[in-house]
Amino acid sequence: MRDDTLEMVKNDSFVPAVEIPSDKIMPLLVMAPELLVIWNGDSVWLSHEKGKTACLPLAEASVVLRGGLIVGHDTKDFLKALLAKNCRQLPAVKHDTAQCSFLLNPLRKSRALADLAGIESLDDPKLAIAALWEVYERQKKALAELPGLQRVAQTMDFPLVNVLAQMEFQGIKIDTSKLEKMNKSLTREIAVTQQNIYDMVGYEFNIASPAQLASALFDKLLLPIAGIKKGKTGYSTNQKELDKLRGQHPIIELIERFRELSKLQNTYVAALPEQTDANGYIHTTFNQDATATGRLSSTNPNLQNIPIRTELGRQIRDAFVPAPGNVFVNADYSQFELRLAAVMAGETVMVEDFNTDVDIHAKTAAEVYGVPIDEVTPVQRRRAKVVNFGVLYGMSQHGLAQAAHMSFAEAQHFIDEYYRIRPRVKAFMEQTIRQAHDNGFVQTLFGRRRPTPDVKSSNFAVRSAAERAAANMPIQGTEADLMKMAMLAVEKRLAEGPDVDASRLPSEAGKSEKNGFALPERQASSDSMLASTDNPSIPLGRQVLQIHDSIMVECPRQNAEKVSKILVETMENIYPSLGIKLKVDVKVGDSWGEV
DNA sequence: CTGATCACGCAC
DNA sequence: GCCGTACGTGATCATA
Repeated sequence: MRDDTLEMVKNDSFVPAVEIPSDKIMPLLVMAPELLVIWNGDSVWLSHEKGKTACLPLAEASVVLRGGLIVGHDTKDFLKALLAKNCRQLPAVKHDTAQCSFLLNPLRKSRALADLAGIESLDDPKLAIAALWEVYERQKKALAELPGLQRVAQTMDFPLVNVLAQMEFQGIKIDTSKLEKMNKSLTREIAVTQQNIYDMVGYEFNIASPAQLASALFDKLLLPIAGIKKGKTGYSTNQKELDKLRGQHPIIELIERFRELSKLQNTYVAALPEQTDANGYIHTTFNQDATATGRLSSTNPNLQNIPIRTELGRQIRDAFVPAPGNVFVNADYSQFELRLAAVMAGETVMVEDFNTDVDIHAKTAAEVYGVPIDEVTPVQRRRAKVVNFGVLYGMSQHGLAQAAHMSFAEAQHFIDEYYRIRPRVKAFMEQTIRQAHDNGFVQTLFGRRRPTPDVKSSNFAVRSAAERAAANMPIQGTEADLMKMAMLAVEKRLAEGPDVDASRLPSEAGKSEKNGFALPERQASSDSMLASTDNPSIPLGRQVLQIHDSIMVECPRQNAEKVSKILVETMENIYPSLGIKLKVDVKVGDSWGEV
């Protein structure tokens, strides 16, 4: 695959920028419409003009950049460094070369600045500034050729860096003593379960090893291997296969319990307390250049896959708590992706159903089974729900059959009926796949792109998987676009602070000073001058999490109602010309588990 | 020992 | 062959 044609340029002779004493050009730096930034973890190199650069300590750069515009590579790290230096008014990101590289070519392997510039090493900051100028100007030209992508970059991904930096810096507090209690009780129950398993098998082994477990089940206990899937290493012992063995032997339930408990303990309960800072806060990293669809991802730790489905899992969410005096406000879009599928496909009846708050899964079941909507049975509705999700993922009769526990024939019938009732959805999927073939990429409503080289594969499985991924991307990606727009709009509304609404709501007048949001460590800041002179009004609350269709804000308890209203209003009206109503549910609580 | 890969399971 | 997008864990095996 042509990997680097869009961005890669050979550079045999690169001229380093000339260093100019910062005091000599301070006025130029302060007045510059944009400043290129290289931050090496220690000092900051700024450039207002190609060929020139000045070196400043981080604290001084923080003052120069206050409220300005920056161009850099991986600017989020730099913004977080500024926040750590108590910078109250971050510069805005005008252009980020790492993020832009991702938007232009998400398949590219390395996005290091040196690679983008085609240079061996950028140890010298003066050389790095020169490289940054080079890459910046090249990317500007590339974006100018792609207006849709340019808009995505400039109105979504670049400004979002600022929001993400603040979210990561802010962090979320966890109640470590709660998790430690859970940890102890998990350790005890795991030990008991493990011993029971050993007793049944007759010897001790590593239950976590799929190979050893398969040997215990199929060699020692001689459980039937008929219908059990084989992997590369042997018989599979995953949940789906264990399901088939249920009732054959009491050990199956014990293994499932062992799996559930050890998963929760290893991945969350024991791991999270090890990742807190000195104040008990967890600071995840939100990656904006990791997914093929434009979604964010979360790492170190991943806060986007904290359990919720089982009671034990939900208890882990209860350990995420707001600072004293604060609450969490969580807002999530209802049926976000299905609504987008309906409107993007132009399936007008479905759109109308969503606009009038019809139970879409029940409606789907009613149509497919040909019964009145109020006579739909719970089983019918459940199956229709699986199909509604399956559509988004490009389901086959095979996939549907196993997901909804029905026969191939039933699944095929269901799919046929579904597409007979929703022909525009089918046409939309097919049209998207055709675009993937004809154009080599698919895109969101706003022009974010995903290259689709594998739809040309001669391997049926590879090609089919690529077509399903292509069909899904415009929907999942448009969801990601709208979420980013919502986060930016929410950030703006929260920043208006208590004073704006105080004028609208007389009852709030006089309390404004205390309504502001600040965590203990921020209040403890010794830099009182910055607090008063920088003086962006204190926000009503701070975004702390984004999980694909939801935004969670932490705010002082007295702001909860106002923040709830802001979230619902902003998210529901994020893109009025979309052509379908967006519904947002909001909840206030004293822990993540409560919301 | 470190890194890559697999199997598995968690989220939306 | 068989429904999309992620990330983290432990086991396992290759590599240095």
